[in-house]
Amino acid sequence: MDSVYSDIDSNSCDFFPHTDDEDSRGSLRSASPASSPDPDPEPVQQLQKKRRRGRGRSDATVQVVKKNRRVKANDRERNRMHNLNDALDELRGVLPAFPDETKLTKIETLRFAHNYIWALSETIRIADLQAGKTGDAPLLLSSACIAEAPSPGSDACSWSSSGSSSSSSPVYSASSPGSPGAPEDYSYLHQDALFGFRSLVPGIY
DNA sequence: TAGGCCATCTGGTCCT
DNA sequence: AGGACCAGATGGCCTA
Repeated sequence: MDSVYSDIDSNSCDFFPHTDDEDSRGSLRSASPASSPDPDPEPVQQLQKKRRRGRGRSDATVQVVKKNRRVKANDRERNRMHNLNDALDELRGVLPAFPDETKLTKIETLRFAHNYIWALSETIRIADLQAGKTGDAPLLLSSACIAEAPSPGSDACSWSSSGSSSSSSPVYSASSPGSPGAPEDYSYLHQDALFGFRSLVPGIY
C-alpha cells in the first residue's frame, strides 16, 4: 500500500508529505489547471469519519477507490517511463561514444541515432554505387558494417570522410528511415554525424 | 541565478 | 472497466 509512496520518497521526489492524493495534488498544483477546484481538501480519515454514517457505499469509499486507481496508474506510468529510459540507454550503448564520455541527453540520443542511421545508410549507398562501378562486392562488406555497427571505440567499420563527402545533399526521404519533421534543418547535422561527434552536440539543436 | 534536463504526478483520450 | 499513451505541470538537481 505505502510502497508506492516509499518509492517516491526514495526517488527524491518529495511530493507527498501526506498521502491523500487529491490533497497532495491540491497542495502541489495550486496553480495547475488540472487541479480540482476544491477549495479546502480534507484528509481521507476525516472524510471517512464524517461520511461513515451515510449509505453503504459512501463517498469516502468512492474516493478510496479512486485513489487506489490513481496510485496504480502512477505506478504503471512510472514503470512505463522507466522502460522508455531503459530503451534509451540501450540506444546510447549502441551509438558511438563521445570522446569526453558525456552522456547524451534524451533528445540528443534520438537525434544522434537518427543521424547515425542516416550516415550508415549513406555509407551503404555509396559503397553500392562504387561496387557497381568496380565490380567488387562491397555489399557484403557494407552489410557487415551494419551488423557490426561501430561500437564505442571500435572502428570495425570506420567511415572515411572521403566517401561520404559526396553526399552533401540530404537525400532525406530516400535514405532516411524515418520521416523527419524538418529535413532542411538536419542537412548539416548529417555531415557532423559523419565527420565529428564532438561537433554534433553544439549543432544538434 | 537562470536555464536545461529530468522524474514524477495527473487528467484526458484511445484502445482492448 | 482497465490499461496504455500522451501532454501539461511541477519541483529538484546541475551547470554556466
